[in-house]
Amino acid sequence: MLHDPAQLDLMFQALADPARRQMVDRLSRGPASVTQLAEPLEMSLSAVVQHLNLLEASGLVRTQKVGRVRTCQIEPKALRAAEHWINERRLSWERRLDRLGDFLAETKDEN
Amino acid sequence: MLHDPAQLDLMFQALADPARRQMVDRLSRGPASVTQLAEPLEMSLSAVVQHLNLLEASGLVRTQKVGRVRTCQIEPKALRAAEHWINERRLSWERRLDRLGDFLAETKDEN
DNA sequence: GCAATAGTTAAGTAAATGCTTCAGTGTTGA
DNA sequence: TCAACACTGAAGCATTTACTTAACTATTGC
Repeated sequence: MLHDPAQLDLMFQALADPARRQMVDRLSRGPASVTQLAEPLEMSLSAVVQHLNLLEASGLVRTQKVGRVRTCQIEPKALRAAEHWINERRLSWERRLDRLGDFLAETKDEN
Repeated sequence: MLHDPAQLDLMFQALADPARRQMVDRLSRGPASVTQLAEPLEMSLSAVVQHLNLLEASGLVRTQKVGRVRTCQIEPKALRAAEHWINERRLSWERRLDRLGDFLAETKDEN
């Protein structure tokens, strides 16, 4: 389910917004309530909740409500999926470059 | 310049669109012209050029024009920057979890 | 030279996004 | 019990985004 293209879509979409990345950054240092998440952001609490809902839908953040406070934490598996997508493409490219280098070295030897 | 927050912003923004990720995916297998990039995509060439310009502005793709064809290739450094941002946040979270685990194990020992 | 090719640019448009405000709901602590 | 607290949801609005079409420029091959 982590390599589901639709889920990957939601993840990259979620990471595209600076405010949401700031929220992820904050959460990478430990869990936080919605109000705590909102504190450094210059927008209404309502806006933060909307961002948070997107982050949760993308799978990047998990939340649970106890009493009246919603506690949020990062879901590292989801982060790893996004990381993995990028990593695979980069490696694919770099391997190609290596093979090209080898080829050029060989043809040079043959002269 | 790769950790410039504005550049990171452009990169994640660029990766947010499925068509652009498809283009990156294609390029990870080797260079391509604009027409080749457009071929599997169900949209006008014009739309592809607009996506490509965004990818180039983000630093993820580099292009050079020879005669009338623009050849595109991936810039692995930029991909690595995006990868790195995610990786740092994930590791930060996982280290925190580890410390928490250690703490719980210790306090258990003390009983 | 000239038609086909490869890409570029501008203008317009429909839908999506990122907010805001405001009016709620449920929870807690004194 | 009741005011403060921590959200939640809906409606509205300005901006941005992802296209389209159409008109254009610059190369190339015959």
